[in-house]
Formats: sequence, C-alpha cells, structure tokens
Amino acid sequence: METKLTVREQVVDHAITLMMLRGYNGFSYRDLSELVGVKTSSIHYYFPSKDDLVLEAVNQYSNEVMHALKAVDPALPANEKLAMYTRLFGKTLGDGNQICLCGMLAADIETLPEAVRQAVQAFFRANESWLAKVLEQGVKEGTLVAKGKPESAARTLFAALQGSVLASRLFHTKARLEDVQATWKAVS
Amino acid sequence: METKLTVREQVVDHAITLMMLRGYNGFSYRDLSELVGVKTSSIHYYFPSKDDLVLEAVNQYSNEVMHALKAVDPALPANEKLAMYTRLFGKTLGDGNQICLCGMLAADIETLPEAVRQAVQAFFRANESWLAKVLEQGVKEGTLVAKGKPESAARTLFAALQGSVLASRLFHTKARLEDVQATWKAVS
DNA sequence: GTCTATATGACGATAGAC
DNA sequence: GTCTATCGTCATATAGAC
Repeated sequence: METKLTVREQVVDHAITLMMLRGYNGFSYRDLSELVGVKTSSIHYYFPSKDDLVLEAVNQYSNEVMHALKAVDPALPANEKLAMYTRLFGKTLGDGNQICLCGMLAADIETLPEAVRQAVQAFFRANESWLAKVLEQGVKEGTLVAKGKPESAARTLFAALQGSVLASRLFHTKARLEDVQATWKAVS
Repeated sequence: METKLTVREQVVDHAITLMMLRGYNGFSYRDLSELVGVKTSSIHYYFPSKDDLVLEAVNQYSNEVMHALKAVDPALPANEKLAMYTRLFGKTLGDGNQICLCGMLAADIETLPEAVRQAVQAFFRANESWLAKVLEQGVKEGTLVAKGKPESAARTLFAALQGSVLASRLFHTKARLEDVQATWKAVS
C-alpha cells in the first residue's frame, strides 16, 4: 500500500539524502531537478530559496528521528537502548555513505542562516537529553557506566557518535561506531 | 624577526583558515584572491586545480599539528598532556569559529579526490596513535581512565573531540570540549 | 610571476506563458 | 503547478601579453 509521494515530498527527501552525503554547499537545485524529474523552477515554486528548503529538510529529519526514538520500548535495558541508538545512527552509512544530517549541517553552519542553527541546536539538545536518560537508567541498572552528571556524559557520548560516523565513512568501516558503544558499556 | 611570506605561503595559509570555517565547497579562488591581493590566475599558477591546493593545505596542516605534538614534554603526566591536546584542539574556536581542518574535510570527503582521503586518514591515524600512548601512560599512572584496548579507547576519544568542536561552535561555547576531557580523567 | 582577458559552465532565482 | 526562457552572478580554469 505505497502512497505516491508528491513532488514536494520527493524534493525534501532527496535534499536530505544529498545533504547527508555532500553537505549544504555540495548539492544544487539542478541535482534535485534530475532526481525528481521536474524543472528547477518548479522546485523554486515550493521552496523560493535554498534556505527555505534546508530548513524544511532539517525539520522533517528531526521529526523522523524523534519518532524513531519514541518507538524504542521503554522497558528495554539501557545498554540495549544504546545499541539500538547506535544502529539507528549508522543506518545510512553502509548503503549511501551518508552521515547524520545535523552533524553535516553543524560542519556547514557558518554558511547557513540563524534559523537553521536554531533547528540544529534543538536536534542536538533533544538527542543529548534522550541519551542522558538512557545513561541514567544504565547506571542504576548496572548495564552502562557514566562518570559525572548524566547530561555531561551524554554530550560527550553524542559527540563521540557524531565523530565516529564521520570517521567510519572516512575509513569505509562501521567498526568505529561500535568502539564508542563499548566505551559506555559496563564490563560483564 | 618576522619573515615576509611568499604569495604561495599566504595562499595556503588562507585556504586552511577558510576551509576550517566554511569547508571545501564554501570558499573560492576569488576569496583567496581578495585576501592575498593577487588575481585568481596567479593562484592558478601555483595550484592549477583546487584539488592541488586542498592537498597541499592538508599536508601543511598535518605537519603543523604533528610538530605541536612533538613539542609536548614527554615527562608530563598523561592528564596534563590530554589537557594540552584539548586546548590545542579548540585553539581556533574562540576567535575564528574554526574547527579542525581534517574534521571538516572528513565531512566533505565525498566531494574530494582519493588522495585527500588518504591524507585525512593519515591525520586521523597519527592523532589516534598519539592519544593511545597518552591513555596507556595515564592508566599506568592512574591519572586517566580507559576501558579496553588503548587503541580502541583513543579512537573513541578522538571522535568525541571532533564531535565536540563541532558542537562547541554550534552552541558558541567551549564547555563541551571540557566535558570530553573530564570523561577520561581519573576521579581524584 | 603577475597581469588582462576570456572560455565555459554552474549556480540561485525570477518572469510570464500555459 | 509546471513549463520555457532568461537574468545576473559566481565558479574553475586557461591563453597569452608583459
């Protein structure tokens, strides 16, 4: 029961994919035009400027990730939650050489408008907050280890995951993501 | 006793600065032309293609960082070595909003030639190897904590530092770099 | 080595017909 | 909504005079 995607939806989807691969300054309306099968002027009808497009892209991406996080069973032990999160994080690495959209936009942030910075910051905070709760649970259970405040440890963990997808793609291996996961896992 | 820089040296220096700020696809020969005060055709005389320029930029940047690492006193305790490294890592954050050149190029890697990937990989490996030795020393001394193999922990630490400069710039604060440092520091 | 001049194409964006 | 046509600008890059 696949629903046909509108042109607008296709544009946003491909924009997300392309930016996760090449960054904001590495794709063009022409790229989207060829992928979707409409002229660039039609894309400008939906998104007058590239800034409008990237803002909608990051909002949709954020919603998708938040939805995936809410779908994680709260009854799971924390180490399994972290394993799921790590898999989610590296999901697009193997097939498309893509990294997290908001990690990529954080690299391009100095060439982007303030509204995008706000949206990317919100994504970071939401993920760090989710990870902080997982770490807190894990410490109580004894399935994870985290020094200091969970919020501080979660920021470090999130940064390590962002850095690791970058390195994973650079070296063509997913092993580096698992290194990170192991660092916060309690020794059994 | 300041030596006058040649045009070639100025071009490479400014290319490094600009890429650390906006990435490979976010600066142009025109930008360099205005900064150095020569025409773009003169820059093409030294670097026929942009790929030639970025390759020399990453090599020079790597040499500078390697030189700074060799200048670290081997007699220092490991936690102080890590503190120095963290400072070195975030040095360009405050004034210029710049992140590590090789972290930035890792984000842009899918738009860059293979030779650049090799050079960036070499930079990653060299830094991870240096950090692995520091962690090893720190564990022996009891000044740092690291689970598992030092090489694996060093990869995680390096990724966390790369991710943290990204986040530090995004949020306009250096606190996130210190979060990372604290994570590997032994509780006193 | 540095310049003027130019080739060639990509880019984001808009006007207006249908 | 989608198109054709186009504008103005910027990009990388080269040829050839000085």
